[in-house]
Amino acid sequence: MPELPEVESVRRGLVRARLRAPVTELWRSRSPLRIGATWRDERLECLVGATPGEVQRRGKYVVWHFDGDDLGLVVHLGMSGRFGLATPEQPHAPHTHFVLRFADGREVRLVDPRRFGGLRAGKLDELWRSPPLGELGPEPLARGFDGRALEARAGTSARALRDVLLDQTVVAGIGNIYAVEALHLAGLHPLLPAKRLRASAWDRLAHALVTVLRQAIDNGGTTLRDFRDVSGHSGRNQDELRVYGRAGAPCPGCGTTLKGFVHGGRSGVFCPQDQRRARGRIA
DNA sequence: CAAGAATCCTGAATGC
DNA sequence: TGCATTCAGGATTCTT
Repeated sequence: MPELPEVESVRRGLVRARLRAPVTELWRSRSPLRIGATWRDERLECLVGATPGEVQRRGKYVVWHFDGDDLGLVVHLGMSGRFGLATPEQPHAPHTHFVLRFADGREVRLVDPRRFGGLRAGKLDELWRSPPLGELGPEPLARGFDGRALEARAGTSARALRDVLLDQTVVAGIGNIYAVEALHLAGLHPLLPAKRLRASAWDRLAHALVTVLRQAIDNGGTTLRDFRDVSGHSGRNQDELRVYGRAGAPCPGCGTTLKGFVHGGRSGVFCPQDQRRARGRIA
């Protein structure tokens, strides 16, 4: 499930591909990738004839520039989306939903079995202003991101910390894996109401997020099942996860048995010793 | 307004 | 072995 580090790996793969030839053809499958108002007016056809340029990332979204800063393609990989390079004579892999063919004879293909991904294209400035990009919270790896940035957006919320971290308007790019990992690193209970945290705990949490995200990017992302980069390679960060998916195993910090939980229909893990509820208020 | 639940989807994993 | 059931997960929409 691509979160910020996995999307960053994909972005870097697209940059490495150095695609500079104009789009000659665009192909879409019959089945739409995402239902909902945000993705309905996709206007993908505007990319035909456009020249690809810079590839950026915002949260979990790839933001691909076309014709300089004029047009853009915004891609969310959902749960199972993969970008890959191919040539026209290669048959489409199953669940291929979107293909851009370029004048140099290469193709970029998007495969997404579960179809939770989404595509949108149009004027780049409009894309940045409107949902989903326009409503995203701060970029955790950008300069200036800190505990105060988190507290400003969630400091009065009664919601559980883990849920707050998954809210893309609070901070962009965090999914369940890195939320769970960061909360453990920060020593904070995942179900502690956000408004109970004091400033020093928000600082710890922000710092922990940056740490787990940076490490995951260095490791090429986390592949639990589906994730592959543009070259088809798996990530290596799954071997470095300290608590995610390890309920019942000993805590890597203190040896206490890690405890699993389900909240809001989403599973998680924490250490009952290192992540006591009181720690958000004390330390 | 806020928060939780339902929804979309398919392959992998589990149960019998 | 094979079939049926369960689950996972992000963002959006619906309900309370």
